[in-house]
Amino acid sequence: MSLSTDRDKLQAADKPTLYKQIRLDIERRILTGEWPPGHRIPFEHQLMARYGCSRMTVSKALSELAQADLIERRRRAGTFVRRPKFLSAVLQIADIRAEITALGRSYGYQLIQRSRRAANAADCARLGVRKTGKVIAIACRHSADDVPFAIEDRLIDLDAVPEAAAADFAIEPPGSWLLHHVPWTEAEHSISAIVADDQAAAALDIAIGAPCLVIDRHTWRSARTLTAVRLLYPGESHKLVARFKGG
Amino acid sequence: MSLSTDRDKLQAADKPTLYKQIRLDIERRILTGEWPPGHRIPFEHQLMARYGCSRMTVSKALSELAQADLIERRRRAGTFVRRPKFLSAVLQIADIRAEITALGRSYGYQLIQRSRRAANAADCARLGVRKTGKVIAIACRHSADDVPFAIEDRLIDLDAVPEAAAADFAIEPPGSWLLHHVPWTEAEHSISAIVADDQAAAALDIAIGAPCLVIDRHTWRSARTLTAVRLLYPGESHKLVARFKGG
DNA sequence: GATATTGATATGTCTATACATATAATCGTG
DNA sequence: CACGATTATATGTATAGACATATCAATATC
Repeated sequence: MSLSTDRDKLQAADKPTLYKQIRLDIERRILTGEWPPGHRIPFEHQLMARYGCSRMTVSKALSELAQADLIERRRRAGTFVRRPKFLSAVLQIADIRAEITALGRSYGYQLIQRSRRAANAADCARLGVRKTGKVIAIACRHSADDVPFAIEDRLIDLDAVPEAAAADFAIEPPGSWLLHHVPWTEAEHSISAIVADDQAAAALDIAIGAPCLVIDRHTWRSARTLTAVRLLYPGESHKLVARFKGG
Repeated sequence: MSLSTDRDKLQAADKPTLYKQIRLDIERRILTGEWPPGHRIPFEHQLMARYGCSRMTVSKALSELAQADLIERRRRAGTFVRRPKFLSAVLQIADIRAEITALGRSYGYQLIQRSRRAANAADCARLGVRKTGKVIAIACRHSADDVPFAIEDRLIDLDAVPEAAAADFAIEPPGSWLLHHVPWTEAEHSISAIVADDQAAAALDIAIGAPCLVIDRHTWRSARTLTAVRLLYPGESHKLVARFKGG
């Protein structure tokens, strides 16, 4: 007779593929705490026996888990459950237009100001570059169902994004345009809170002194600054939601 | 004679392994924009010829890129560069103690209140459960170099986390304790801004009406609510930083 | 023309095998 | 005992071949 392995049970369940089941099985054990951080996962040859498959198959499952940072693999030593480093979450800051239309509200956009100029000292500091040529400065407002949703204050480095010179930001918001036309490699967000000054209050149609959520976003392409933007949201009506899903 | 392939050049460069080079090579082309979103990547058999290797090897490279969401693979159709869906970023919200000590400042913790009670309607609403038994409510303050850093208001569902009943939160902050003792599968953060009321102002030693950054975090283990916490930071002194790295 | 049928094709999974490589553990030697 | 050399071992990479499966496209049928 042949040895009974977990493979039979899994296959019988008619779930996807073998390596995926192995992956899910191990994932479950980690997530439920059955295999706590630091626990050594059975060796590949043990998993081969357990699931009745070849080494390549268990290796594929483990490699994916390693890529997802759930486990750590060390030659000769074995494979271990990783200690969850931080409470990290994926913050999806969508393009504002997409965000508003996703809520089923009508999107409105208004260009307040657009200017092209040689970068001054303040611009360079904001872009985090020593010296640059020309920049485009844009101020605009996004609204949802004709209610002000956010105001945007953006600087684009024309040396890094020359195509932006020809772009017309009267109709398409600069964020959407950049997202669809310019490849980027890194972005950093700083999130903070301020109270609205008279100018922000007027633009967002809220009271002076009302709380606002601020997102400062800096975008690079391989160490080259592309754009810096500050988004100001009415603080009590807007929420950023970040959700972490294990696995 | 044998055909000359890119493999020779790559191998000559004495870089890591073949599949990694293929992955990096494709990654570079995507990140630089040489292969823009929507572009169809050469078929596996073409890549086999180009790099002079087997199909499994190029498949491994492509699979990793697919797992990293840089490309999308469709049967029969081929493999395509993904359109960057959203500007998403990994928000690392570290344990507050770790966050403060990482800044080289001394961490201080003060338990303000700890009570155990049967859940009332407000508690249930906050935990997002229909009905529950007992809960622990905690109010505490974190400080850096003896300056108030954040105040925390937390609810723990004792039905889901019975171990918490025995925990002493007088010395160890509840966030650290939970992170190290309770496995979780999902967390959601809502980030917003408010102005400090008299109570918050007193606890944080800031002016009434000063802006505050609010993080509401809800943590689950497979659909079971574990804890809900509200963290209040002085808005102008604290920033949340989220960094996205392509690839 | 609209709708099944069929075939071609690219990716998806899996195997059995081979050799490479990093390193924990052991053994030897001074 | 200290320390370097050796060995065993688990993972890492790569191969050739096989069959599975989803889907696009062309073809046949009503």
